[in-house]
Amino acid sequence: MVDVTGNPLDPAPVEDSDPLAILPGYTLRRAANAMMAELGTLLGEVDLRVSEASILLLIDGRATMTSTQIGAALDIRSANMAPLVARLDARGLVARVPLDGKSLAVVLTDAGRRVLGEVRRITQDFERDLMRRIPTEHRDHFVPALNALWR
Amino acid sequence: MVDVTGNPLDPAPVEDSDPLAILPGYTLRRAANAMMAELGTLLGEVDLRVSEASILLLIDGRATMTSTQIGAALDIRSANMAPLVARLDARGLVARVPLDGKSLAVVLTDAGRRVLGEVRRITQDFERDLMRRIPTEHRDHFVPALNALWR
DNA sequence: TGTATTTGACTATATTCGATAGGTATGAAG
DNA sequence: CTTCATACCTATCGAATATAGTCAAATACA
Repeated sequence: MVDVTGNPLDPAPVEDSDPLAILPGYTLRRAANAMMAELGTLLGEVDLRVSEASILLLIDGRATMTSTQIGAALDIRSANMAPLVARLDARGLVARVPLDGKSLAVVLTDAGRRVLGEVRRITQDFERDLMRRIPTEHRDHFVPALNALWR
Repeated sequence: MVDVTGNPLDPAPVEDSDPLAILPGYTLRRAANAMMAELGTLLGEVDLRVSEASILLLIDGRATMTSTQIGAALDIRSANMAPLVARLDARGLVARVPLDGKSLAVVLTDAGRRVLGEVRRITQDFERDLMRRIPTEHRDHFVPALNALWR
């Protein structure tokens, strides 16, 4: 198969056993699946799923973020936010405090802040290891390229 | 928040509304979700899921690939391969031909080859558009960086 | 002001993907 | 021939994501 990307920086031989490995979309999917599986395992240490940990990281230091706003930031539908926040609430990691008769702010509890410390440690180690696996000449291009695909 | 990646090539301002956007793992997840949702929509035209289209692309021109081998190449468990191949078989896109009393080769049928033509058109357009969305200075680094994370 | 519409949180439910556990029959190896 | 590994499959679970729709509160506006 021809290298349709015409990439001059990737002289690595393409194994005939996987002709899909030169496709950007395919490599994106495989890399993301591999990394998220790894992060999921690491976050098992604090019994949190990736989306739950994302919520904790996002609301830290914010007193008035509603589940709708969190969902808008993380691209999670409000219907799917409900059970996520409910679980965090049930574990005492967040509290839902009324902003008015309708809106609820999702805020960290003291226990939530303690767990968030663990989450920060786990994710920072993970992110650092992830970047280290990328060859130095490609490293600085990684986040900008990805951001162009959704930001 | 500080740019912990220390990336000299990304002067883009980080929106305070999403402090996670500087995290490589997070951007990887968001980009992959966005792209796969898009590809999924495009493949709806031929009523195929991404994993099913991957199988068709992989087995083209191969006469003796078993579902186990396909699964090994695409990182799909054999338990999950079974219903995927069964659906492709039921639609007449692939046939399962015995290699011996135990192994079955999954091969394209004529109908499968026709649909594969559509799949190639869809995926090639998709991959091209994906790469075009990445700024030129980052483009050549994209696939090599991703491949370092799982290959 | 009173009515209509929109919004925020939620329930119920369906689909897709990925995983484990297990079952059955064939092929290989001693 | 017996034992073990292999290939395919079913059943089932967990997580993420999707839609449809409920209900009450907030808002818009005639």
